[in-house]
This record gives sequence, C-alpha cells and structure tokens, in this order.
Amino acid sequence: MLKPVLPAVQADHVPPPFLPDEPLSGLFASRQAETFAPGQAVFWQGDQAVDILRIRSGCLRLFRVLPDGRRAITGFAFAGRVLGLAVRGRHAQTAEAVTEVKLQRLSARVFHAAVDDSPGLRPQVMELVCEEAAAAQEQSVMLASKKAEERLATFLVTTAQRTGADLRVPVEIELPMSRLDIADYVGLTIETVSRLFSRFKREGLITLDSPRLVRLRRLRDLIVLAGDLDDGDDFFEPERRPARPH
Amino acid sequence: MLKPVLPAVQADHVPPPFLPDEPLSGLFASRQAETFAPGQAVFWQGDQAVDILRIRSGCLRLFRVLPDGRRAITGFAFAGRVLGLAVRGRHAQTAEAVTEVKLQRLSARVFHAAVDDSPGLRPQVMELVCEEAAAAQEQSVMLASKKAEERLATFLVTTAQRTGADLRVPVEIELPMSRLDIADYVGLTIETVSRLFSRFKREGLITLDSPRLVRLRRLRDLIVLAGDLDDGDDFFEPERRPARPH
DNA sequence: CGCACAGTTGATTCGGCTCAAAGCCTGTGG
DNA sequence: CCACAGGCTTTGAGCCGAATCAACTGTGCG
Repeated sequence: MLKPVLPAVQADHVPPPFLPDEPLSGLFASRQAETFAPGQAVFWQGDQAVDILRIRSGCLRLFRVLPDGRRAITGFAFAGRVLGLAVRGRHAQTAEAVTEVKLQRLSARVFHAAVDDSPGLRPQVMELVCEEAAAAQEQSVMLASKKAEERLATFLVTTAQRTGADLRVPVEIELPMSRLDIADYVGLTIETVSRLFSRFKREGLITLDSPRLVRLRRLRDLIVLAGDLDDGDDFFEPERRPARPH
Repeated sequence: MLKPVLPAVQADHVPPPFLPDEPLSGLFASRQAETFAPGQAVFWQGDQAVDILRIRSGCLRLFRVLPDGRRAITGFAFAGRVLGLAVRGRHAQTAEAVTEVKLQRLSARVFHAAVDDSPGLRPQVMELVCEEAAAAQEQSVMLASKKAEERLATFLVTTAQRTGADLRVPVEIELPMSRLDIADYVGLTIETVSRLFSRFKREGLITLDSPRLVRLRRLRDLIVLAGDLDDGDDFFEPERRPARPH
C-alpha cells in the first residue's frame, strides 16, 4: 500500500510540467492542455462521464455532496493522475481545482478503444483502477476506526509519501488545500484539524512555517501515531528507497 | 450507484446454489467447491494472493486489523461475488466465513490469462473492479460524514437492496452477521448499534422478530434517514424494478 | 441444570462538534 | 506606504453524541 508507488517523480531535475514514465502518457501525448482556475469545477457529480482526464499540473479535490449539503472529499488528485477510469456512466463525484490546474482530455470511447486492443496498456489501466480501489478502502479503514489525531497523522504521512521525498529526514510539505478541505477529507471539522495542527506543533512533531507549509520533524513518531501504514518499519530501509546520487 | 446492479438474483425459483447469469461463471464452471465453517479464514491479510475465488453460497466478512487490534470490516461478500480481482501481490485484508461458505478457486495466473485473451470477459472483470472501487468510496463518504443513526439506516437499506427483493413493501432481511460485525462495518460500537436497532424498532421503522431477522417497515423513511442514496426517489419507479409476474 | 455467549439496557465519561471571538495574512485602494 | 476589508486560521467555552464501563437478559448447548 505504502510502498513506493510513483515511479521517478522525485528525480531532482524534473519540473512539474514534464513527468516522464507516467502511466498512459503515450495516449495523451499530442493532446493540448486546458487550464482551470482555483475553485473551478472540472466535472460535476451526476455529469455524464465522456472523457478521460490526465492532470499535468496542480491539485484537484474529488468530493461528493450529501443532500443536506455536507461534503465528503474522497481524495485529492495531483499531476500524473488519470481520472475517469473507474467511472461507468455518470460521475459519482465532483472534481474541483484547488490550485490552478492544467489537464488533458481524451474521449472515453477513444481511450477505451485504444486500450482495449493494446495488450500493453490494459494492465496499466487495470493497475490504476486497482490503486483507486485500494486507496478508497484505505480511507474507509481510517474513517471507520481511527481517532482524530491518528487521522491527521495519517494524512500528513501519506501526503509526504506522495511527494516522493526522502523520508529519513525532516520533510517539508506544501499543502495546497485549505483546512476545510483537509477536514472534509479526514472526516473532522476545521476547528479540530486546526487544534491538532497546533498540538502536533506544540509537541514538536511538526513545525508550521505558515499554515500551509508543514515540516515533519519526527516523522517516525507520526507514522506510529498514524497507527496503520504497515507500521512503517520498512519505510526507512535503504534498499526500498535508494539514496539519490547528487 | 444504487440502481439495480445484481442481475436476476430476485428470480423466485432460483435456489442459492445455482445463480445463473453470474459474472464470470463460465470460468469457474468445472471447479469444485470448498467449504468453510463459520469463523474460518479463507485468506489472511498479508498472504500472497494466488487465487481468484468465487462464492457459491454463504457470507464472508472482509476486514483489516490495525496494529492495536481494532478491526475494520470493509465489506461483506455473498454468493456470486468474485474475490481477488483487485488484489496485486498480497491481500490487504482477511476474509473470514460468517456463515458456512462454499466457494470455488481458480489460479490467478490462469484466470488472468483466460480473461486477457477474451475480449468478452475483459469488460466484465473491469466492471467488477470498478464496482469494488465504487463501493469502497461509498463507504468512505458514509464514514466521513454520517452520524450513527444514518449509518445504520444506510446499512439496512443497502442490505435490503442486495437481496433484490421488492422494495415497495415491508422487506424482511436475514442478517447473517453479528452486531459486532455490523458495528465494525459502520464504524460504531456494539452498544450503539444495539441501541439504534432498539430505537428504530420503538419508532416503528423496523421490527425485530429475532436479533438477526429484521423487517423493514417504512423503508422510505429509512432511505431518507440514510441521507445519501440518490435520495431514493427512483427506488420505487416501476420501470426500474419491474413487478414480477407470479 | 447451568454455563457461555450474544444482545440489550443503563450510568457515566470524554472526544470532537458547535458556537463565538480573536488573530493573521493577502490583496486592494486611498 | 499605510489602512482596511475579507477570507482563512487559530483559540476558547460549553455541549452533545457516541464510547466506555457495567449489569442484566435472554437463548442455545453441554
């Protein structure tokens, strides 16, 4: 689950707009990018899903709204993520830009046709869908059984994970999303999330250079706090995340 | 999401051991069934996933255990369900028989080889994996934003759904799982679940002929209570769930 | 008959929510 | 350059819903 999943994103010299070795990048090669401003929706819950999308840069939030207005964020999507693979018919969620987002679009019909007669692509698509399923289950487990502090710790650790940074030293992560987004993601309120940030800071687990810029000191303790996460012992194994030549 | 998903399970004359039109039934046609006693594990979290399984009868619980022993049930699996499709490498969860379970087994290697060169089977497998992903997300949304009573209502309604019964009249559902199972599934404690059953009964939403035999009176109110669920207006549309000839 | 276990019910506690009020940055216009 | 507005974020006080702890009640089984 938490093993290195993203391929080579941590390579020092690669700027955001060009991630090599991304899954399915070939299919999108010649497609031109659209831009979405922060807060703008890419698609809405209930929309007919006609396209497969690939994020070039930026961050999206994926969420569902209950009839009474409560919002549950099911995930955040970053550069390289392909959306719409597991969608049959209508979108079950809304996708909204958190930061400015650039993405490419491909007709689902064309996409699936192309994938269907490429034995090389098929397992890649399957792999991505499986990852989505696994992530959703992970989230369920967290929400069903973890307490507030464990949820935030989990969020911080997995977010750090995603950046592909070297996890053996204090990691600095930039959170593009607001406290409200985080709250709706981990199933808490803004206030509780904020209080937890403060507490983690007070206890020396993190530092907050600004509300959106977190440095994880004592990552190991955070991992333990997070509870699950394969208990993180193999997080620091040299052979799993080889030292980068510099 | 909640539209009729299972094909023809509600046909009156079909006894549990022989569900026709089941997805992928062809592949398992000649495989002989194994039996698991209640409480027995079919596979363990962490096991190498070598087989694809298909449930012929009975009910399984799928769950993960956190290091400190808390258990989160991610779902229950019933006859017709195929397990192991979305698993890469090791199982992320344990599967345990709730009732006596009979299932068939097929080597994952063989299975995927067969699927891979059958253009007819591929979309079926994809469909199932997508359903798994969707179910997990549904669960996440519920756990992230619903209160206790809404969770139990959701559980009851979706369970009723699954049976494929006519939902316009009081549905009687047999719950194979214990209160503890339900609690671990909806992210509550046994006591809270029990209290809610009592309350629903007191309020006339359900009757409890025995702890495991629930009759849903006022299903509509339960659906509203459940909150989400497309708000259930199209639950009762005649054309969606045609009246059965008798 | 009595033990074991599942489920229910009650009393109490406590974590996280709600409501309310300050801080704090960012951008905007004077 | 500073003042101010507005949206985030933080912090505080009090409350409430669900967890916890603890009987008690079936019900099936040796």
